[in-house]
Amino acid sequence: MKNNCVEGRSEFNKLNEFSDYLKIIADINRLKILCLLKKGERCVCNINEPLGLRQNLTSHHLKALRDAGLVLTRRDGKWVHYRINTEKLNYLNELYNEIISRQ
Amino acid sequence: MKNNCVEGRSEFNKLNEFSDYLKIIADINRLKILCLLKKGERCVCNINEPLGLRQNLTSHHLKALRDAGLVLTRRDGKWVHYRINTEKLNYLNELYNEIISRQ
DNA sequence: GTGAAATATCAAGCAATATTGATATGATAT
DNA sequence: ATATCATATCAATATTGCTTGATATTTCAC
Repeated sequence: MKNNCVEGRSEFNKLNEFSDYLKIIADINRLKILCLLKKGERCVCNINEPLGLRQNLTSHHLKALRDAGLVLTRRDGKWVHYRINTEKLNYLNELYNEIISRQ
Repeated sequence: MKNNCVEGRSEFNKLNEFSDYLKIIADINRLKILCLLKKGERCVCNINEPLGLRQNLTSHHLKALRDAGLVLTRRDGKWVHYRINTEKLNYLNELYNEIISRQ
């Protein structure tokens, strides 16, 4: 396996996985949501209200974050609480270092 | 100035700057270009050829990277050599840590 | 100068994605 | 069971940005 970005199946997959991750967090609203969640678990209405986003738009972005595995959910009666998926984020941070930061 | 992601002019600007950066590097072709350039300076034809990209498309993405300040150029006769702007990238890596990685 | 090579620019087409408005689902309280 | 609150889904529109083809610019060799 070549250790560069052009050849090698494994590197190719990593780059695409990383690209998908970046596309998810590049959106300014999703970035704001992630920042809120970094402070702790929150229900949807405690996300859209401070950010000034419509409920359905917030729900839509949360779905994108959830589909990407970046957040986890927990239902509590009428409320659904969202939180950062720390393990996944740690893995993707490592990918960031590997692809962008190092050297 | 509040130290969170919702309020505070400075935090707002940082998030937008960070979002713009992520949008630039999220594109798979620009990501591949950055990976090539991490190995050292390259002229345009030594970028599009290994990546299998058309010349004008490569040029277009290089312009995006240059406009974002992520790469620097040096003309050498008919050739234009591109290289990573290390200072800028270091700054943005720090921003990544600040906004995403830490805690 | 003329021609050729390397790179850049531009406009048009197209695809992906964000946003909106309306509506549906799921849970609780009465 | 009905009403209400919290959240999710869907279809339509709007927007953004990638890609392409054609053409322009810059530099060098002759």
